[in-house]
Amino acid sequence: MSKASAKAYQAIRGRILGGEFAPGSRLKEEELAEVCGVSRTPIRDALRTLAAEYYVTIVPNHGTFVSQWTVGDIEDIFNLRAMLEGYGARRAAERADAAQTAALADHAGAIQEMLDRSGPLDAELFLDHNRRFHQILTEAAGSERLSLMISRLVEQPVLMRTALSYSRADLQRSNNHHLEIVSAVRAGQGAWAASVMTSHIMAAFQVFKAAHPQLVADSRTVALEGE
Amino acid sequence: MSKASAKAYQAIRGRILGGEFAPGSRLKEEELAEVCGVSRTPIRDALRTLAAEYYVTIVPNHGTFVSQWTVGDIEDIFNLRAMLEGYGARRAAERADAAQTAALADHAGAIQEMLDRSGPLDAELFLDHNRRFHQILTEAAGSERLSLMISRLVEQPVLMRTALSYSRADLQRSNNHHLEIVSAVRAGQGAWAASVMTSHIMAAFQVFKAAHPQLVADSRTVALEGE
DNA sequence: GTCCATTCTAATGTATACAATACAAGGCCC
DNA sequence: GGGCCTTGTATTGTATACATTAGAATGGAC
Repeated sequence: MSKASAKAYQAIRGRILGGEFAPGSRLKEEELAEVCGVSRTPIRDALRTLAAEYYVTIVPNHGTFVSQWTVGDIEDIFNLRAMLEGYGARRAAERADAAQTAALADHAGAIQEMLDRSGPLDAELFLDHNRRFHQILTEAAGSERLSLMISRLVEQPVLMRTALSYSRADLQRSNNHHLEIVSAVRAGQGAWAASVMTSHIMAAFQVFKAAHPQLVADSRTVALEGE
Repeated sequence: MSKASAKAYQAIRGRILGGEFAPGSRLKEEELAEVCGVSRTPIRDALRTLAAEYYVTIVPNHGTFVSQWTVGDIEDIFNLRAMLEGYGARRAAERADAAQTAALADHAGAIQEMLDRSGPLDAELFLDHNRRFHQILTEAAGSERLSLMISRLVEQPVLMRTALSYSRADLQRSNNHHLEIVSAVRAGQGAWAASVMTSHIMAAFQVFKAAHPQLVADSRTVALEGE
């Protein structure tokens, strides 16, 4: 995306994530243009992109609204992720090249080193390694469509910073999954990789539920997770 | 989508489906504007939508290109559909209301009547019932995200008119699946519904492969299916 | 007083003019 | 002669002005 469009995209997305733009609220193009310091054209561009990523819903001739999220939606997202990333892991195990396999091992290894050291760990660094591990795996799957579908799901606000609520034991289990996926990829065992990845996402959902007990208790619309 | 945008979308999509715009070819906004009889603004709108549906790929500051399809992509699409529609069928079985269940039965029943009658059957009518059956099932799944993801996949050119190459026996098996899904939904058995749906898509892939033997034989880029 | 039609307004949709970018071709320097 | 820089052109990106639409408010008629 180009300068102004990217700027608008970042600004709007950030405000949705930060809760400044509440779920269900209407986004007026002219106001957004003023806030972002660009004209309506790149604003409309950004809104189309955000709609593709399920952040907003565009009703033709009527307006753009911040998507509303129910508890069911959150479970839905985790289920979809489990399926798609599981499928991606299977494909990756079947076709990853040596460089990709090595990169996966590097990131999992780096996370393990962080866990082995005592003291507090750098959350941002952890998130970065984690993100890149999943990204490389998705790339190795060799499906442009799958990559797009997954990225559109993973970018969802409710999932973004889930890892921050992990306990040390949760993190270790999470990285055990990463390490096991590396083994499965090395062995070229697609079914194994898929199975571990599904466990990986399911476990993440469990941690998420534990960290947000009120979200799974009822079915009302919930606000998006902030920064 | 609004008038001019919709017009542009239909025109461009039609030309991609018809093979007039070949895979990999570059689409210039100004040319499209002239062809569609609208200005560049709705053209850009339509291209963003088509990109969300994987028809085209937009490279920022460089251009828009018709997506290229390899044989692997086609298998990929069927696999993704099998997963997503299977998941949708499971959810639908768990939460479809009486009206939705009845509508499903109606469409499956209508197709069965067509099959029971001798003589040639109305392909368009068949496709319509089939499309609506899947649409209602997806709606009954109650996941906006899932609906969007599936529709973005199903609209893909290579899949659109697959049913036209079905033999009468293939069609009967296909509708047996529909009828069995209705039973599973009536029984509220999600796993059953998911399983049948997966079979349904896999069988469709088999028919597709039989109808296009050269496509599965090698891995070169193939042209999109025309009308 | 209520319902409908009409007008008004505010927002989105569209067109056009202008800016910035990227690629290509040509010339210049080494 | 080859490589690199510069300039030119074609195309996308952005801004603004105008058209169109949908909703709300107001007025009138019954």
